[in-house]
Amino acid sequence: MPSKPLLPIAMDAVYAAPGYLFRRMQQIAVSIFMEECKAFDLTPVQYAALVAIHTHPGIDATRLSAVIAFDRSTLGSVIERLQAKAYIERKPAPEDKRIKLLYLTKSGAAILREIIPAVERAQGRMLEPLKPADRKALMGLLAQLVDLNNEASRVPLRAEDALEHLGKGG
Amino acid sequence: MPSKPLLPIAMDAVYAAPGYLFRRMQQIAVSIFMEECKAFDLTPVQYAALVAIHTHPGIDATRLSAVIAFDRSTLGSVIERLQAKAYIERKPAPEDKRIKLLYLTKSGAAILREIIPAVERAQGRMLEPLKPADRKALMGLLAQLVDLNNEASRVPLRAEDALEHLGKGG
DNA sequence: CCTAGATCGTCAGTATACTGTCAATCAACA
DNA sequence: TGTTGATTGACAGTATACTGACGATCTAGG
Repeated sequence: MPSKPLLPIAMDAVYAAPGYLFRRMQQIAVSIFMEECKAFDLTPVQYAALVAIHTHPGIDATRLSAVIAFDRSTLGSVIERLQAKAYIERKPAPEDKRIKLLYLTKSGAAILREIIPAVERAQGRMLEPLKPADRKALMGLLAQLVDLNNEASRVPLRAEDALEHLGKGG
Repeated sequence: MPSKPLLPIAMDAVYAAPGYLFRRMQQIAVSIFMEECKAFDLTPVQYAALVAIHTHPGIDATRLSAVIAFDRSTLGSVIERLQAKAYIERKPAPEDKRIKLLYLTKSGAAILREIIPAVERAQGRMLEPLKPADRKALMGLLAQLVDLNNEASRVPLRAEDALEHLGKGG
């Protein structure tokens, strides 16, 4: 065994670091999602986008990016792929020529309906190794931490603010 | 307000889903890391690779990918970038012409030494919004979950197995 | 020795994820 | 009204992250 490390850091420090655990858990979560949903050929992000468009029909890309905490630049290609699969359609906004409104197509609504059980299986599997009480504790702490750290990563609008000018209350 | 959703799913279900929280937390963690370490121009993955090569000098790319739970395909470009920055060097293994051994250069060791305070600041900031007891609880649960879910994502070797044939015990 | 299977690094292809930039468009104000 | 500033979608560029495939190489068995 090495007698003394040259630097006061070793792999143990990496394995126990929050950043490492968050990255690893994300890898595992995506892997489980893809495995459960491989029959549908939808990624986690594409799924989240479909749900958001379903929940907020006529949303535009910028607001969608805020709702699912997703970078606007990346979202363009996600939308393109969903459109290529004919799960969504884009219509120009009559009162603002910059904006294109997003709507679920019939087949988009259909695949969303079909994929939900698989997604729920995946979400369940992610936490399965923990005892039920621990699952709850972990999700509670993580939700809290994400909420309190929300501004730390570049999301131009908070989800609630993003929806202010949308259909609710018009 | 919408009287009744067409599908039994809404954004609340996404926001509370483990997969969404894991992805969001990973985004935040990377963002904080990059902010604290921007003076060094090193990504979290590049940092992890440097630490692993420091801890296991002469490791090869396949074993490195297992040690930091990193896909072998992606690792190629990471190694290339670290080599371009002259932080590591690759030497052909004398007894196996397929393998290239990885070593830290002097400037690689130097930047590792210099970046550690920034990395520790970043790791601290990720958990800062939580109470100390909650930080510990979250890390404990997450470490447990990652360990128990380890096989779920494609990592060809477990870290311990990967190091079996390395320098330890020679 | 020689072939079958395994392993190594690499590559192509796809999909996030970020920064920064741009033209088109809109809103607000002098 | 005309100009400034902000917003929108799009793009280029970089960096993970995965699947699947490939030639080169090593190892084991006959």
